[in-house]
Amino acid sequence: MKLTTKGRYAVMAMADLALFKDKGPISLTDISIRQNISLAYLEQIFIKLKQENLVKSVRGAKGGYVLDVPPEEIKISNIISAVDEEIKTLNCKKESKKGCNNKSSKCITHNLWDQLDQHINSFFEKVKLQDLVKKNQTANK
Amino acid sequence: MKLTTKGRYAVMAMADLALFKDKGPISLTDISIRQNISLAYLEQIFIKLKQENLVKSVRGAKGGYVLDVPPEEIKISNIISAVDEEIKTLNCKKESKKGCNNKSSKCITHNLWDQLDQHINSFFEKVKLQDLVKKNQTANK
DNA sequence: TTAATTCAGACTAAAACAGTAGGATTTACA
DNA sequence: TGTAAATCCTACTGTTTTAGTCTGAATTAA
Repeated sequence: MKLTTKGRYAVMAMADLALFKDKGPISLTDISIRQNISLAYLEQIFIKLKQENLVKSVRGAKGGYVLDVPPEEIKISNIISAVDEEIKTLNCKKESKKGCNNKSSKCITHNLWDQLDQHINSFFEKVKLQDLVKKNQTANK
Repeated sequence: MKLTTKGRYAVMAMADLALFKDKGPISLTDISIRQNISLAYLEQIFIKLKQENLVKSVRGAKGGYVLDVPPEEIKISNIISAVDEEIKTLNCKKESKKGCNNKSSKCITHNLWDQLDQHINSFFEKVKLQDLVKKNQTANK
């Protein structure tokens, strides 16, 4: 799982959408101001979120974005993998091409890294978008 | 926790040292060949491992490196943090400087990232160098 | 018609990553 | 005492990734 600000921005933006989901389409300008993320960068991010069918767009004035899936059904891992393409921490490609097998001691860390990756993934699999916003919901509704 | 090949190389090299710890100082040339890591790069890595007192060096011909701590007492997290300086996934610095508090919805992902970081850290805290090598020990002793 | 908005793609500065390169120093051993 | 094997030390460097910017087109509510 690659963890960059892009992924974090995506989660922030999605949380923002979830928080204001009853107010119709939310413009990226609004999110940009509230979350302090550059508008142009958000645009890039939302193209990908849309491709993964996490959000729907409404074009033109008064347009914006709306969640296409209820927040309790969106896993954080869905959001991050939507914008950050790669889902692997560090792969053992070089070694595996050369025949990374457990017969030699060459790749004794292989399993470790694999396990970590599963750990991180399962962490983000468990957390739903809804989990993030429910704490803030009372304050903003 | 930053996860780069440097950290992985460090773990691999330390595992190699642990595996051959009864054979006196192990030269980086040997490790370089066995683990297929550039010698010059290993040198850099070992400078740091030495600074953290994870290994001892023996200079001169027939010299090399030896573990300075028994492998059952070395956490993987010790190794990685020794070579990869930074121990945080992604920090919320910008926001925290501007006053990232939970009063606003600005930083709702802050906690999430913090939790993840703890998750990763605790993962590498639990695993000891000894855990990695014991599987290979019979084969190489 | 105009302003607000998404859509699209190219471009870019800066940092991180993954090393190289070159030499100095130390020491076992012949 | 000379030499080869090793660590030590510090710069340098090519490539990729990151985190955007920039420009403009298309769409649509008012």
